[in-house]
Amino acid sequence: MFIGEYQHVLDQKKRVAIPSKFRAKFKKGAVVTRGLDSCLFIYPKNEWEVIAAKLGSMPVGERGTRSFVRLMLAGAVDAQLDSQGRVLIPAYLKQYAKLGRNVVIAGLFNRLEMWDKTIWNKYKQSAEKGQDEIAEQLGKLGMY
Amino acid sequence: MFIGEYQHVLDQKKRVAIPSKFRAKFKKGAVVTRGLDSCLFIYPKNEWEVIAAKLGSMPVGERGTRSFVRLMLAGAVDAQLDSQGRVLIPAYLKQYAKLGRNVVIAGLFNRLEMWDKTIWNKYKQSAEKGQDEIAEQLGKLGMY
DNA sequence: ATCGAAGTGGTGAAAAGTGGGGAAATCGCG
DNA sequence: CGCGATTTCCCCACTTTTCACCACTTCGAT
Repeated sequence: MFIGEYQHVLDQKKRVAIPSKFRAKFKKGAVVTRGLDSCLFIYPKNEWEVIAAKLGSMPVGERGTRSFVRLMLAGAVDAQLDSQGRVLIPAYLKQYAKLGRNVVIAGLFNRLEMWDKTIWNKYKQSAEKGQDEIAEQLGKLGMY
Repeated sequence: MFIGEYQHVLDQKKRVAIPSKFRAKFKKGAVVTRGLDSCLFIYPKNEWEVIAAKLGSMPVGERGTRSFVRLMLAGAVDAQLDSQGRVLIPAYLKQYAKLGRNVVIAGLFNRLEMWDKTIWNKYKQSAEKGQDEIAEQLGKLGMY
């Protein structure tokens, strides 16, 4: 399971290190694709298979669904980790997520998300504002 | 079950000792997450698994839910107790909870909470007075 | 006073993150 | 097609952080 927040760097050659704790899960390869809210999703290969299957079986009738499926599938790229545990981010994905030099990698259960640091901080900040709503959600989970 | 209040220290290397009474419960590891009102929650690994499973199965389609899940999962960290029974607090969580050198660890049923000592005292004080203006009070101090 | 357990501080080895060189592969354009 | 230019990929090297120990101190109980 992926959790946590990691500060990494996207270097001139567009490489980013995957947090070492998680590298084992990517032995069979990774799939990078467009995510929601200007970030990138990174799935382990086998997880991706499941997601892709679900996406493929979604009803194509609805406009919103259709564009969502296109976003995910068409943007997907296979990637291998290099010997240092890094992946290469294609130019169009870098652009999509507006990634600068400093990026944040977040663990989200079955996937990783890659954010530009500045965008991530803003996102987090606005999310933290809704404390009451958070409390409510926590209650539903039986966390207190 | 966790109860009681303990005074500990967050050292330069960002380590905090877990009260020794509780260490047995954390043999399989601990998970530290963002809590409410600038504190951190610390769950035994197995308690966390339950929560994480729920979080992981929440719909990503909804905007509010998405940000909530991101906050909780990305804010969480796996931690192992070192041989002295201490956990390492990542920089971003330290910052989130505004932890200084002196921290308070409080037992709350199925989890521990970690507070900055000063904030904890303020919180308790105003809670005892029955004033529900805690947020405002802390806000004045820039502690929210 | 002594012993043991708990809390705190510090050191050194190992691992993680980052940068860069150069070969191989790919692309673009005449 | 051919050739140069760019990108991708595989190493190697440097720096910083992390982690596993060891050591000291305090405090309470015997």
